[in-house]
Amino acid sequence: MPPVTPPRSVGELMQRVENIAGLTLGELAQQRSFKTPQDLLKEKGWVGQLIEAALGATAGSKPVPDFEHIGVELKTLPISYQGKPLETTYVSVVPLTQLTGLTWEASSVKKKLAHVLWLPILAEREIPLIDRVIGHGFLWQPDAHQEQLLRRDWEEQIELIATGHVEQISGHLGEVMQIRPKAANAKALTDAIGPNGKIVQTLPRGFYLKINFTQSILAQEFGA
DNA sequence: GTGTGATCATCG
DNA sequence: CGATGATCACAC
Repeated sequence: MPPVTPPRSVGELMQRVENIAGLTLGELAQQRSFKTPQDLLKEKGWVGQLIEAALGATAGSKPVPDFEHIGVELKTLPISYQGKPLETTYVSVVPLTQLTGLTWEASSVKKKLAHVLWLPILAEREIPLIDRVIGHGFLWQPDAHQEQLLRRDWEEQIELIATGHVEQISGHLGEVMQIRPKAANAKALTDAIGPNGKIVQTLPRGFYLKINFTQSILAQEFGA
């Protein structure tokens, strides 16, 4: 199988999405000559990278949409037998400094979630990686209510960080979107605003969509 | 270290 | 057993 070129249109992308629906990860990996690990213990991003390759996403770790030309972001979504998301969904890095004047409208979260291609993968842990089944991907854009929820969580938590309370942030905050560590390990540190406006060192963090939120997106698409 | 792709693993 | 905190690989 030759390398997949970037899709020229949303229609072309969605045609490819339909073409891989129902395939197992093993089948797709074989088509694409992807080396398949036994499990994801040491290659947690493997599924996402395989799907990217199959759909013609712009490779690499650049901070741009996966399908840059058509402005679409790809998110694989591991789901249970019941169709419920099994994991939270990583969105983007949380800015911890230079927050003055930063608005929701200009935020990385709003940009990242503006146009998402969700691709559910039946990924119960008891299912061997190669036997996990690719579902029917679909396009999503947050409606007014969803955006309001996201915006509220973003503003509340960014406000805490901007006022020097980054250490008060935990995964318990946020109704639909939380902040959790996003680092190589606990020794990785980065700058953040401290209690007196001084720069302090803290763990890098990321925004994650909570399971209930992505579950509601699935329900909206496929029916409760 | 930062940002891409995420899931692992432990704790309540 | 679900959710939070921790972690893995790779490019640069």
